[in-house]
Amino acid sequence: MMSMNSKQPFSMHPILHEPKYTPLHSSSEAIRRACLPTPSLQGNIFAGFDETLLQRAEALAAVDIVAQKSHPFKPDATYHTMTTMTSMTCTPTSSSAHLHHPSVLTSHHHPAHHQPAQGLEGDLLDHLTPGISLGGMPGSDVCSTASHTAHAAHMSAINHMQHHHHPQSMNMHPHALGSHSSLGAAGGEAEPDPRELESFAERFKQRRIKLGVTQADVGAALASLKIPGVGCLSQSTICRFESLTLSHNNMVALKPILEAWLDEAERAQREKMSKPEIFNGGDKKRKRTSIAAPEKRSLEAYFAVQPRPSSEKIAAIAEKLDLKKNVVRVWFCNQRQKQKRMKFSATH
DNA sequence: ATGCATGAGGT
DNA sequence: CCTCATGCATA
Repeated sequence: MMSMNSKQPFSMHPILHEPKYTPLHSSSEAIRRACLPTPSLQGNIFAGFDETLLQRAEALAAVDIVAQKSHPFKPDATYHTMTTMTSMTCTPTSSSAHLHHPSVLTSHHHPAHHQPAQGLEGDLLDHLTPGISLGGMPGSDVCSTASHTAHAAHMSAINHMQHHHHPQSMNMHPHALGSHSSLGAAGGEAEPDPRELESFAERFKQRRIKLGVTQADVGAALASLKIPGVGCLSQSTICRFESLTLSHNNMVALKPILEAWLDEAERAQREKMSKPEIFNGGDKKRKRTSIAAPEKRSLEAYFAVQPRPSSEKIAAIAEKLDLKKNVVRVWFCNQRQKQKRMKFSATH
């Protein structure tokens, strides 16, 4: 008897994909940079012998590599380049509508900011966690890909919140528990409570599964809520929300939206929940560059030494590893983001 | 569940 | 060029 709900293509609506606009603004500046170890040392101290650093990092990586294989070959990772600018004819799914205004949150910044002086933790993810892939594929995923032509409908002005804050001096306390500082948030939004977010995320996931909806379904369904400024979100984002792998600000901003959806979905389920829809999208290929393990190791070694390499250094690293400079630059950006995400290990 | 990428907005 | 929020393509 177990019964499981599994995944039912329950899609609240066929596909409503409107151009997603997300007027929310975000902004958050670079405040955390203040904690960076060597703000501009790279130009100074290392200028003379940054080679040493590079070599050192390289040596580090090299040791590992050598230990395993003598010499990997040259992985040609980046083969993508979707230069396909297919004109926006009418290709369905050719999401030509790239207009999305990301940013939803940004009311304040989140804590997190400490950098491992050299604890080279990089990301060590966890990878591999198979096991439950339950809801895998809905027979008919509603998701995405809207296809509409590019009619430029500018709704504009939905909700533009602007705000600014000063660099430095922000940073909040991770434990606010019910206490939001008295900062008068004029708008009235402020609820930086990590603990609550955590529990909400968990409850959300459970109820979502109960409804038999996949993460992708949720993201697509959001558009139907017609909340000003909120379009659909991807499976990735829903997943990250559930696993708390988003910045604190991002979590706070998304919570109300997802909460609204959950509410609506449970209500709708009661009423009528039949509306399977099959849709199909067609083609679009954006290739994801794949950086091989050896190269990744080197990058991690460099990152441990200098998380924010200069353009020149990035170029040098790119050349040594046979990667495109942009790939290396983006890699560093992503590492920094990962390092900052909601990881309250230090504060908790 | 995650890696690499794009883009808006800010310096 | 960076940071942030997000997304597509994947493992």
